[in-house]
Amino acid sequence: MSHDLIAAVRRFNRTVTQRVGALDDEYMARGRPLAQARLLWEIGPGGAEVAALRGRLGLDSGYLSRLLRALENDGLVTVGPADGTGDGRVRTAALTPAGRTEWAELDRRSDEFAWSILEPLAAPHRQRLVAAMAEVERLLVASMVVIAPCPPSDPRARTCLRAYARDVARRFDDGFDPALSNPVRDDELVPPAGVFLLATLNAEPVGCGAVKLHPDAPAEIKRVWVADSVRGLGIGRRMLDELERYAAERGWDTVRLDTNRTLTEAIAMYRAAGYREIEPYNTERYADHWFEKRLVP
Amino acid sequence: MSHDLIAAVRRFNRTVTQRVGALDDEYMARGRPLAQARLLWEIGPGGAEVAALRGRLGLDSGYLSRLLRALENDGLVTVGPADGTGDGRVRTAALTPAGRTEWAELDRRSDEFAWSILEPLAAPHRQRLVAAMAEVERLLVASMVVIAPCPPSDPRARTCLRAYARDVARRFDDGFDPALSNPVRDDELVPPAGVFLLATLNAEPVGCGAVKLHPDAPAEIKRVWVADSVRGLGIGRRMLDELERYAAERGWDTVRLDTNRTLTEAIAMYRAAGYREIEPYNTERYADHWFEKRLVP
DNA sequence: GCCGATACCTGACTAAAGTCAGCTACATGA
DNA sequence: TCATGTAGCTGACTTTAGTCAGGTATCGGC
Repeated sequence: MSHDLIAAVRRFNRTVTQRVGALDDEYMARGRPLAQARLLWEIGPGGAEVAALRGRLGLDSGYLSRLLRALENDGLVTVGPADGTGDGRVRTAALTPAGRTEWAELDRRSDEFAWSILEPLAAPHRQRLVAAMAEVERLLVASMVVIAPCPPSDPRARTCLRAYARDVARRFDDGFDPALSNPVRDDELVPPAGVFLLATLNAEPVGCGAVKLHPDAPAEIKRVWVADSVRGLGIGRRMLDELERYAAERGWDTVRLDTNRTLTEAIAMYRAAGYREIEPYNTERYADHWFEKRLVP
Repeated sequence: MSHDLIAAVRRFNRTVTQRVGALDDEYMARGRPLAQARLLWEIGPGGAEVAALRGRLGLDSGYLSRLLRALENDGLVTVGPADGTGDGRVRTAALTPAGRTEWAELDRRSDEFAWSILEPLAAPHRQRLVAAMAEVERLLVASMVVIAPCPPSDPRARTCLRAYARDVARRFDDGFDPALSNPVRDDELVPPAGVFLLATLNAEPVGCGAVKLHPDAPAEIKRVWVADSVRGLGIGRRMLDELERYAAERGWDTVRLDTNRTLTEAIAMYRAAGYREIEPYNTERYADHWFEKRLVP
């Protein structure tokens, strides 16, 4: 079936990922252990908290500590108490002047390596390469988005819901006042009453959606939102599919939702996903269209 | 100037190359040291000569030997004398039945990983991703082609010249008999009389071109050929540029060449490169068009 | 002011990766 | 046939990467 697609991805992984990746590492390292070079790079001219570095590089706490000591001994980095947080345990790493010089050198070499890829190509081929790279990057990002249940009280869920409110307030003709809209309580989006799904990219929240499982009534989809940074990549559609699946698996055979006339892409997506417009089933202040879909079990 | 191009390449290197590369390695390794897994994979069901493996993987001779011993101890590989070559020193590695099973498992996991990238995407996005990956791959391949002088007696040069003769014999309306064509002796393509340039991709020959530096006459470009596998990527144009540069640096201010009417892409390339058609300057049996270009020093 | 959690650190360890010198057996050309 | 070179192998070694089990200081809640 899609075996030629798979073959293409594998060829890409081998020739591009392996070869370019290895070369990039070589350029980065310049005599120093690669882990140290990466850490130095990640600290950056602005410095960084140790916990953040651990997260970004995915390193063991002890290992990171040792790497920081090594860079300190080389006079490239100083580790001291964090100034921003009131937490005395948190420490930040910052570059010394020598470290900043080294960082700039890494930056320069990274530019040089990128240029060594572009340089042999004629201008039109360069443009095509960069465009294709951007496309691959965007679509790989899309494929790395993970959708999973999350309590609506979670700070990442809160972030999404705030972003949702901000976005619709900007889009709706008459703004958006949550007090005038039909309320949705947290406990309605927690199993078994419903579920809140969070879309994350490298643990950063980039989208959400929820479904209320009304007893003796169709399930109701709410709060579908996707961050600008990953829009146009099918994340909304995946979210919708997951919400429908959740409802279907628990025995509901119909989902419905309401939406505002200004959300034209969303409306197009609902139609494309098999929703058909129905009569109003609620008195939502901001709703202009109501949709329904029969779920196949 | 092209700093946004460079930035795009760097972003690609970071997000795609690093992340996908690391994941691919993880999938490949499955408990075994990565170097062993890669070696096992590279040997393949058909087996491979030890020297070839060393070249492909870029490993130290001693290190490779040790890796082979480890795989042999695990019962996955047997190393024995080569059968093809008459050289008793050369040895080949081959997979045992257990090794073949393991290889198939690696193959399966590689498919699985590729699919894990495609799976979250909707069909149209999958198509776009694969197309963009293919484009990146092709253009990166183009950028990895190296053009350098090479004696025309080198076996790689011979390979190219044979391929050139084969290609034109297929294209020309009345075939191609080297005996009827104006001869080009090897010593005419060796400095200071001229030069032969070879284009290689990972040490494999993929193109060639030559220039004769006639005393008291324009330099003459001959034998420009590019392998099918890398056609359409600007390699021919780069070859032409290099040949012109070679002549210009040695004091020639004009280059010329002859070509056959069936080689339409080549003719288009010459025109695009600033060549203009001139009267015949020789009696080459297979030439229909003659071109000339003034070189700017 | 105490208790359990948290952020970071240290010491002790292992496995993997890679380097280098020297060895043996075979090849090649004078 | 003899010198020189080459393919692959072995032993001895270093560096890098990474893990794990404690430690110490601090925090936040009671």
